[in-house]
Amino acid sequence: MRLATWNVNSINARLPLVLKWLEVAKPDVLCLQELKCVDEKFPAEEFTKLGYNSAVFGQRTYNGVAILSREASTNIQRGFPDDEEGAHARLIAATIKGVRVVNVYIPNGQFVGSDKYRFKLEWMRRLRRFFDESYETKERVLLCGDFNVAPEERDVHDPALWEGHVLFSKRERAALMNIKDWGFTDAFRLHTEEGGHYSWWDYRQGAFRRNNGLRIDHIWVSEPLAKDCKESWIDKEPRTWERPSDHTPVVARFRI
DNA sequence: ATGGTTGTAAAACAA
Repeated sequence: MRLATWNVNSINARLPLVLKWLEVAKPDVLCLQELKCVDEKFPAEEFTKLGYNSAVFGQRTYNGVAILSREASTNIQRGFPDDEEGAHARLIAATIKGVRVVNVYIPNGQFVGSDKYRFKLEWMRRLRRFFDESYETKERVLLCGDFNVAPEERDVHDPALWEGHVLFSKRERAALMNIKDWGFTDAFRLHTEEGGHYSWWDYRQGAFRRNNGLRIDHIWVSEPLAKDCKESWIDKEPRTWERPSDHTPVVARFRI
C-alpha cells in the first residue's frame, strides 16, 4: 500500500495537477489538506473516474481535509469528538485496510506570540489528547498531513534564520514532540538521515528554485506499522509543474 | 526593498 499526503492549497485550483499526479504516482491513499471549499464543491466525480473513493470534511474559504482511497474507507470521523459547531475543518480520520488513517491540517500559527499561534499550540495539545483517548499504540495508527512544524534543524534550509520563527519555534517543536511521544515514528526518517529534503517552499523570492524549504508535511506511524514501512520519499516533481501548490506530496509505502 | 506570492472572493485575510 502506498499512502501520500499533500497540501494542495485549494483542491479546485489544483484539480488538474492532482489528477495528473494520481495517474503517474498511483497511490492507494491520498490525504489532502487546504481544500478551501465546502463538501458540495469537492470534485469527487473526477476522482471516482480514476477509481478513488472520497471522504471529505470541507469548509468555506479556509481549511478543509479529505482522504481519497482505492478501497472504500470505513468509520469516517470529521473533526475532534469534542469540537463545537462550526469548528475548523482540520481533521478527518478513516480506516483503510485495517489502518486507522488520521489526516490533519495543523494551524499555521501566523507569527510567534499571536492569537493564532496560541490557537495552534492548543490545537496540538488537543491532538495529543485525541490519540490518548481514542487509540492504543499497539493498533495500526497513521497520522499524516500538513503539520506546519519542522521538527529538527536538518528539516530547515537555514536553521539560524528560522530559529524562533513560526513553523520552527521551540514551543511548536515541543508540542510536536509531545504528539510524537504518544508512540509515533516518522516514516521518512526510517529511511533517510540527511537534511536538505523539504516538502514546502514559499511562493516568494524564488524559494523553490533556491531550495529554501522546510519539511513540514509528515507521515507518522505507530510501532506495528513502522515495521511494515518499506520506503518513504518526497516527490518534488509536482512543485515544478505550472500553477503548483506551495507544498509537494510526501509518500510512504507499506507491506500491506 | 518595511517588500515578496497565491487563493478566496470581492476588500481583506490567511498562508
